[in-house]
Amino acid sequence: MTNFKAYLNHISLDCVIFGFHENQLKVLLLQMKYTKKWALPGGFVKKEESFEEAAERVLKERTGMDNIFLQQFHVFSDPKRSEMNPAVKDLEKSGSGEGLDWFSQRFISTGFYALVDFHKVDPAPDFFSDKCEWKALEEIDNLMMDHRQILDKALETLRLHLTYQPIGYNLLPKKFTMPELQKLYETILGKSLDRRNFQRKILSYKILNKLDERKKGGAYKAPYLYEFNLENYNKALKEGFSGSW
Amino acid sequence: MTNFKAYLNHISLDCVIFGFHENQLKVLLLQMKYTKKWALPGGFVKKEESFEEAAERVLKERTGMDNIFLQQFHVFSDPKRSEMNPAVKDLEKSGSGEGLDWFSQRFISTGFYALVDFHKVDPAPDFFSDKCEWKALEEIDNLMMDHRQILDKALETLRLHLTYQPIGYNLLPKKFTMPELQKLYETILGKSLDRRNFQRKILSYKILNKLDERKKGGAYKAPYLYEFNLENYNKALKEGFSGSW
DNA sequence: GGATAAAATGTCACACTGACACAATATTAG
DNA sequence: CTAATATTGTGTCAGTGTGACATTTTATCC
Repeated sequence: MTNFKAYLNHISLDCVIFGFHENQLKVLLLQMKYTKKWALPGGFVKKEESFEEAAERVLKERTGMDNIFLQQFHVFSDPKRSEMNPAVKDLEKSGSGEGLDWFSQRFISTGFYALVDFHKVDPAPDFFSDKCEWKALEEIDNLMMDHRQILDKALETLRLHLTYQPIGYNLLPKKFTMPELQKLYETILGKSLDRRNFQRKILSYKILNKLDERKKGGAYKAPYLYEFNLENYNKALKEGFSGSW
Repeated sequence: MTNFKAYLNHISLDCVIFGFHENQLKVLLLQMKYTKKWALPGGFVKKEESFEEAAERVLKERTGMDNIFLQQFHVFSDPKRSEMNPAVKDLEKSGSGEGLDWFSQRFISTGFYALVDFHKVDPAPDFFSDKCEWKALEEIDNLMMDHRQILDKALETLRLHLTYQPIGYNLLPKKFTMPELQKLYETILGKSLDRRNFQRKILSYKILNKLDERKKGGAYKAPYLYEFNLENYNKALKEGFSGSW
């Protein structure tokens, strides 16, 4: 309690930004300039910000978007996490930081996941990276530090939330088809679902409005379009789906 | 990124320690020396510790116990949280810290909840407090800073976990009765459940072993004793209860 | 030792679930 | 242009889980 330095930490956050495109769940990643490793968009928290505000700022910078659905899910605080991977050295090489003293401090990161409409995102690299791209889950490899672990935890949390919350409004365009919504659920859950049972169940939640339009131009029979019933959707977000007790 | 001080934060954690006693859910609280406000047991994170290790240390100090069931649930990072309540001044009065400079920094706290066997705890106050006591949920009042908010979030999380995880092994003695287990669920959920349906459901999870003993000495008909089937209990902890998809 | 209060067990109707069949329809291929 | 095709819309049925409630059993109470 007596020494300042003992409590000096680098407080950062990392965002797992999920988007849905071409029937695939994708994550927005940055490629680092020197090592070419991939990283989750993140940044340091300023002293006058809450973590949530900082996450909004990071998201705005990387995607150009405001008002994104954001959810804090875990703090990664292993004192060795910055050593776990030579990637910290990249930062050093890249000219940021103040030399060894800066890097000898520990790095603490809070994980957020974000759900966004793929088409509305305008990906922008940051100072340390030369690419900012969407990657489908299976394509993701060669992540820096413990970012694989952070990503996995985000997915795990998202799956869990799926069981008691509606999801989709932030990931899909305004109008969408039942097969699209199902595919979204399937990719998040990592398993396939029965088409007819899925429809019955999701409709029973009353969070969808069936439209009179059909989605033409696709292959074979044209599916109906749906939109979310925001009133019920938001109610469900707050109250959650039943829960088994 | 250029200024050290800009990234100086006080990294702490607060523990919501739940125990179950006399059919009530209780929380272990400290009473502060000067303001007499109540506080969750907490502490600063040392530089060489993960948050989990720091939480274990805090729990050991306050309860005398090791190997406690611990779960990180939220980070409280509002820059104003230390100002929100004059309680920070208490710390100042109490002689800790290095004066204004120290208190002008922000306080970030990660919330953990812990589940413990009430009878195994030996409550010990810390340097800033003169009491360390169990309080039933309804008795809790006059908490310092944002500790009420932290407590509420812990409860909310615990309730959620109840729907997809077994709970009880850490809160109840080795042998317990069905009415005791039900009362635990009822207090966590804050509502009463049908006795017969509860039993049917909890048994269907296969996490209990029915013993041949009965709990004598109570009032009227003696209930059977149960113990947890650790093998199935741990399996359920990992895999979770079904989930609706 | 009978009254009492709680525990153990059982029943029944209904909702939900998983597995699967068949009809309808827009596109595609010849 | 027409038939084949892949996909969507709708429906059924049996098995399981759920909520509501009645009856029997049993250790204490008086």
